[in-house]
Amino acid sequence: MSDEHKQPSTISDIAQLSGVSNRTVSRVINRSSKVGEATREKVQRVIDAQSYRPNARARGLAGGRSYLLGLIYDNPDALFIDEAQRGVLNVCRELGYELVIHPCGETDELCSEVVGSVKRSKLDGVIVLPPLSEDHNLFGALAQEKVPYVRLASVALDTSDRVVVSNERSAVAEMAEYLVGLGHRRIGYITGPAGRRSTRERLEGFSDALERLGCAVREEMIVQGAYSFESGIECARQLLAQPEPPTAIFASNDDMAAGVIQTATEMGLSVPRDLSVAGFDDSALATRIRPALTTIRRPVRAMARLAAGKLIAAIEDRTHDARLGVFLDPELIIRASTRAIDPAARMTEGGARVPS
Amino acid sequence: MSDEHKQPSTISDIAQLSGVSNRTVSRVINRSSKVGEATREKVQRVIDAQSYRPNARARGLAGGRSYLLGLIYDNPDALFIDEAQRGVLNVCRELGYELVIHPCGETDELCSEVVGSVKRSKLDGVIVLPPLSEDHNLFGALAQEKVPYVRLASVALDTSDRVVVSNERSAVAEMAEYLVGLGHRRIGYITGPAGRRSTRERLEGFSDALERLGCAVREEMIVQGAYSFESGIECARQLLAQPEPPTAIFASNDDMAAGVIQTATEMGLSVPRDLSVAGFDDSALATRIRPALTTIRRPVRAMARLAAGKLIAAIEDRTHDARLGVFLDPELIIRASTRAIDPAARMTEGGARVPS
DNA sequence: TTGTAAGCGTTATCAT
DNA sequence: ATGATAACGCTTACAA
Repeated sequence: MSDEHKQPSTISDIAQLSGVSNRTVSRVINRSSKVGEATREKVQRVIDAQSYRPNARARGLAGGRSYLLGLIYDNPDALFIDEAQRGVLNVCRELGYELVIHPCGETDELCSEVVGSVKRSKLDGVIVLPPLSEDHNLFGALAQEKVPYVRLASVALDTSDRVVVSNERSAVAEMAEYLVGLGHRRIGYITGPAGRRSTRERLEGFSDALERLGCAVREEMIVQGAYSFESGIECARQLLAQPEPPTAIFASNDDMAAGVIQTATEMGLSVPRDLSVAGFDDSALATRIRPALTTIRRPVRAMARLAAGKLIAAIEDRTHDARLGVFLDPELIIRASTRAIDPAARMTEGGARVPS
Repeated sequence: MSDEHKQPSTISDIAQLSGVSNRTVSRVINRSSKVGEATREKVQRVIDAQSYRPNARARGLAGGRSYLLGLIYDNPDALFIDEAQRGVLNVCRELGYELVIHPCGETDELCSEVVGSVKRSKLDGVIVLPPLSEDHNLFGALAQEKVPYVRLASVALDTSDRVVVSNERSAVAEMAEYLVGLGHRRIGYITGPAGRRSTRERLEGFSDALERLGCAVREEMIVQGAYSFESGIECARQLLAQPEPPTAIFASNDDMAAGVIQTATEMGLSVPRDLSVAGFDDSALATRIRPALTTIRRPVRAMARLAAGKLIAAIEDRTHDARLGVFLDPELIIRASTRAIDPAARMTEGGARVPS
């Protein structure tokens, strides 16, 4: 008899079925406050019964919006991207938005091109992933063009900054405490490429913590890497060739840490017996090399979810929800590549080991 | 004076400026054949001058299409996904489509849910990635619901199958030839999980080639893995514990190959001196473990590009472009984990080595 | 609180 | 080959 299972029901169908006007159904859909409670419930029931879903195209056309969010990134770390995508999608689905992805590393696109592309695609807003998210030019341009955006980053710039922050400073501080607690005093540090904000945050967080713990931070224990496996190898060589080599090395990402382990092993050092090694990222690599890597994991998916929520709040003009930055703490993950320092080894300055 | 740099020009603006009707501009945009050459050029010039871009929402609403393509996958391999996304996007941008991603591994969604979601989002078509793409139920349901789709897969089912195939059979055959050419005769094989199409394709391709080369394929040289690092470890133990252990092991993905190297090293075997190891995928891991992994790389991005092209052709009803399957050949990548068999070692059955 | 009617920018129908 | 005009499904002044 009834044909309530027809696929493409429209707002008018719902209006007729619930005995109200299109306008009222629209109000219910858009959570307008100006609807009587009784009416709202009645209409909502019909909507549910028909499993009606408003047509995003029509909504976009009429309302001047697209219900499309963009995810912008140049990050080469596929795992990070994947996590971020899934996090954003969770929220998108819930709130009726679609996610459009916008990788832009390879073509070396300029900010203006990114912004232009966003406007052409009529995206309602964008989420920017690191390290691109740390580029002032880009989010400056977005702000200027009034494109709503939220960044994922390692630090907030000011109170007006729309950003979800993973508190990397405190995370690396925790790592420093952990290593010192293990008895390490000569700790090598491999930085990321110069000029990146996260490079600075991680280094400062680490060395500040070291100082607080009463460990002098020696210049020669800090070498600059490039977040690549090869640079990890190179930096490890430098670090381990010193007269007083470190007993532990913290590489500021996992790729470099893998390079360190590789080099140490080649030099005849056993990890973690002779050298503790830790990384940052908890990448796929971390559990697939031996020893498995002690590292730091950012709550990427949770960050992405929060970012999406904030972004949509901003778009829908619930500015109070969107205003401030959000801060999340990364997690220290202890695996097999770090270990308490061997007192015997320590006395021999990292040279030939005396059996304990 | 002139305001030709206004952002939101519409089809009517273009029509006025070029002195034709909206309909004609629409025809030009949509490459309709029924437009005079002179008119077409005139209109096109105005379009270019204004850098006019049709509003996808309006187009979708009027034309019953969304200009949205979906990418569906459950693949946990983030690198594969990333490559596929970039490939599809290349084409999307060129042809005016947006890409919406649809990961669906974790929630264990049923086919019906995937199909439902696609219809709700009004996607014009979808591209399905392996291993989900090998699920008959899914693409059966898509076909039944008339959702245009293209799969990326390891084999084509029949001539009506819309699929872009990486010819894994021939790739693993090449690997077999390579290993045999290196002098290996006892070659271990670690499969993927049972029931997956790619598991079968790779195994059959490999063992068929071995037979062609006159190498008896021994049952005990084939063990079943699960595409995980841990399963690689387990399978390597089995393989290497045999009275006549293999001199080479081909694991049907890189994660497992990494596990094999790990196990071999722990057992005191040197790779590749005592054991050659090869994988499949050319994952991020392949160049970040030592020795670097000999492996097989599928042309994922190219496959994705072709798939997107085929899909759009199907959507736009250029059926002749969309009909047949496309076949691409993966590439054998030789790195440091494989080496010619040591004749001396071979005589000692993999036991203590005689210096050569 | 609720309804009426006019668009939003494009494509589709049917003339011419 | 080209042009007027009515959809497409929804939002939003403006009215009631």
